[in-house]
Amino acid sequence: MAKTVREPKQERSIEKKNRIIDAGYELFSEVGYYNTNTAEIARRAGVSTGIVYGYFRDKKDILREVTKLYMQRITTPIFELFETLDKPFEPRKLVPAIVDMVLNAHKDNAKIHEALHALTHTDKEISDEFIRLEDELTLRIAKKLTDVGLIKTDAREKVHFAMDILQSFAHEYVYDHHDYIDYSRMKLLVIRTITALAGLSHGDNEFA
Amino acid sequence: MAKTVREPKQERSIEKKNRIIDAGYELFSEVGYYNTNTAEIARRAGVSTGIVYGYFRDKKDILREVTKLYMQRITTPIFELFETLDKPFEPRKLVPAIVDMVLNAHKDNAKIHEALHALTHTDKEISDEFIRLEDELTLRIAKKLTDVGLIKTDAREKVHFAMDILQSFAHEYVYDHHDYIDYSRMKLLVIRTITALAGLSHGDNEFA
Amino acid sequence: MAKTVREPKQERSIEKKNRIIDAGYELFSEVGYYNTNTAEIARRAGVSTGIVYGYFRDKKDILREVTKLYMQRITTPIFELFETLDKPFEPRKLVPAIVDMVLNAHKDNAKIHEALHALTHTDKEISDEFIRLEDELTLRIAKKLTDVGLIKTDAREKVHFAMDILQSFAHEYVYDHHDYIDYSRMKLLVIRTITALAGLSHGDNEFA
Amino acid sequence: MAKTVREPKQERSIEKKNRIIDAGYELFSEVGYYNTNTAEIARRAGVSTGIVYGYFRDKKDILREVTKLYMQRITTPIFELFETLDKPFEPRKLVPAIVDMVLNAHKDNAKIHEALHALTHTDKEISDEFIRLEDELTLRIAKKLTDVGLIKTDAREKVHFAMDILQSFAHEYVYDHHDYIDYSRMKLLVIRTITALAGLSHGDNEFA
DNA sequence: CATGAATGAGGATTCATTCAT
DNA sequence: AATGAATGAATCCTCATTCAT
Repeated sequence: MAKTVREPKQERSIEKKNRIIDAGYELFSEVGYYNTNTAEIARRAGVSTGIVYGYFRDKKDILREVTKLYMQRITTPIFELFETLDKPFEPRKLVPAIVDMVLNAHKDNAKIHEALHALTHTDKEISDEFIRLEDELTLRIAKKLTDVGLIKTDAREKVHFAMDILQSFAHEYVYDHHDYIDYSRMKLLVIRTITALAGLSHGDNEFA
Repeated sequence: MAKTVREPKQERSIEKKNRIIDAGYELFSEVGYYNTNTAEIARRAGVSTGIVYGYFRDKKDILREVTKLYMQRITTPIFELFETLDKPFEPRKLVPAIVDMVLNAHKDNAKIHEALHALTHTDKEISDEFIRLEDELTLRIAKKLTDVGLIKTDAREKVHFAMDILQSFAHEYVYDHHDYIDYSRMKLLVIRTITALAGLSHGDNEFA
Repeated sequence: MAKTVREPKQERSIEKKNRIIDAGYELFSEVGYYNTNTAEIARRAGVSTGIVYGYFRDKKDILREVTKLYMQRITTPIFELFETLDKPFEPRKLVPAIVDMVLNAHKDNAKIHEALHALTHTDKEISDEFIRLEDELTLRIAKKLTDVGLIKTDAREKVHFAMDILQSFAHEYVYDHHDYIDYSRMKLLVIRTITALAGLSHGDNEFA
Repeated sequence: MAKTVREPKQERSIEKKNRIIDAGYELFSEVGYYNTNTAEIARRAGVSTGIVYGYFRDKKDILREVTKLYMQRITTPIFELFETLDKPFEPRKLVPAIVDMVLNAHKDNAKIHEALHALTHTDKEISDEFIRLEDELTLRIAKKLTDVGLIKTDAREKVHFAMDILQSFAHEYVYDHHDYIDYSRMKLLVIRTITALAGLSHGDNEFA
């Protein structure tokens, strides 16, 4: 009676489930969630419409999995980078490296990011998942940078703020909207700003 | 037999058209474009479903008008503020004022902003409109700040960057997601960062 | 937001709603509820599939209305008959008249009765509606027959039992299943049994 | 390439086929034929969905077997009872015994009876099977009661009629719908009526 | 024989858009 | 201009049945 969704164990099944997720990933990227229908996902995955519901509870469930996959693709390289931060290092080299990494990650995943972020507005579940991702990233990076002595105060606020900055710049950068903007110059502003952020201390703040 | 959309001249008609736009504005804010149907818009506007197509080519057309309205609501106060910038002024007072203004504007329009921004991804027209808005704001503000001597180099890049920063912070601030963040402290970081931005000069840049 | 179902006021609309109910009535009669699809109902009613959902919440809602219509068709003639029972009357003439009336009513509505009764098993709503009908019939008839002095004891049990008997005989009679049965003779048994029922009194009962 | 349905010879196979029938029996009882799907039947039977089609031509075929099983369960105790009717006996004791037996049988099988009877309306095959059952019961019982001298005229009509009465009373009794009915009293009416039926003779009939 | 993954036609429902009044 | 009933294509999802293993 209870609706059952296959939890694929066989390699072939896992691969098929992944094909469906990939098809969803692509289509949501290209035309968005609401403009994608399940038949099209099935077609692109090379399976029947029926089997989609063998692996997923409903269309929304595909979205959930696509979101997870995206999260993973975004977080993995960042975490990996920060795992290598043990030795003494120079902030002036680190920040540009990070900026480049995020720009690249964004280049590869910009479209799905947009598509998923769009749902954030109406879909609590996706919104929560995004928050979870930000939380995890912020806390982990803040801890690391505090541990290695790079940031002394307001670590979480700084990290989160830096991530926001990077995020919106990456968006600008990838879509390259405005032709009156010199993006290489803007990139330098970003790098300087983030680098400066680390050094800011409470006492500095004349606005407090 | 070209499809004709009435361009209302009568006052009563204009008011009716506006009521439809307002209803769309509200509903798109509340549940997003895709979860709003035209019948509901008509009902909320207090008109018949049929007449909606007397004033708008299609559902998308309502979205276009809602977007325009939103743009206007956002830009007007900002432009008005910058019209008053003739006299000498202190950056340390100006930036916090601007930040507060943007935060307030965002508070009032956050939902529709999200809803519209969501469509940016799949809808070229909305996306273009957003770009136009950013262009206009950036160029006008950059000119002003250059004219009054506040910014000397890279004015457009700085202004645009500052707007991005403000934008993403406002998003954070309004939705107030993460409980491990002290938003008043983060706000100070934003103010300092933007203030510092004005003073940055080419020569300063050791990363170039 | 709330799903709205038109409550038709216009004559034309009422007629259209009735056409849909009639189409449902016919189709449920012919092939049963589960073997009827909404498109077919719409087609037979001469309307579009969409408008069906303008008048009915869902397919089940059509069933509800069909049930109501059936109830009305069954009860009306019976109630009318019993309204005329004021004058002194002869049971030996009354019972055969009633039997014939029920047989005729059954002949006209046998199929839909079967179709609806079938749903009784899985559908609480229909089941309740049937019970309501039986209750109403039983109580009203029992009261009448007690008032006119025809039944002295256990009126409701007797009436209900007589209705059951008539019901199942009518079913047999209409479908005329078994060729080894002489139905005219069986009809006499039914008449005698029901007639006898009225006269049974408590004291008579040697099995008590 | 005629579709082949295995006629299981192996004990293990027969047992498996029976498990499927039992599962169908239960599920049809609980939620009806149309609300039961083959996957669920297979699951409850502890077999794969595929093998169901090794033993049954289609879903309908399971229904056929379930019907047969039901018929058997109903008829066996009745026939057994009537086999013992050789000695002289008292009708006043026999009828209550039969009534109780039928009530019990109905209690155990009411749900499946309802479920199957429901299909009678649209399904010729099931309908025919029901008729066959009634035929067999009626003729066999009528013969017996004539042989032992209990009924002299219209035996088949009387037996069939009595069965109908019992049937509908059992339905009432088991589902116990109406709270304004005293069912123990109604039961006495049933017993008296059926007992009286035996004695009715042609000549008695003043309505002829 | 057995498995359970896979198929795809079919069905209920929604909704942007049109049209008779 | 205005109404709101009507249209029907499109969409999500189910399930009897088949098939590769």
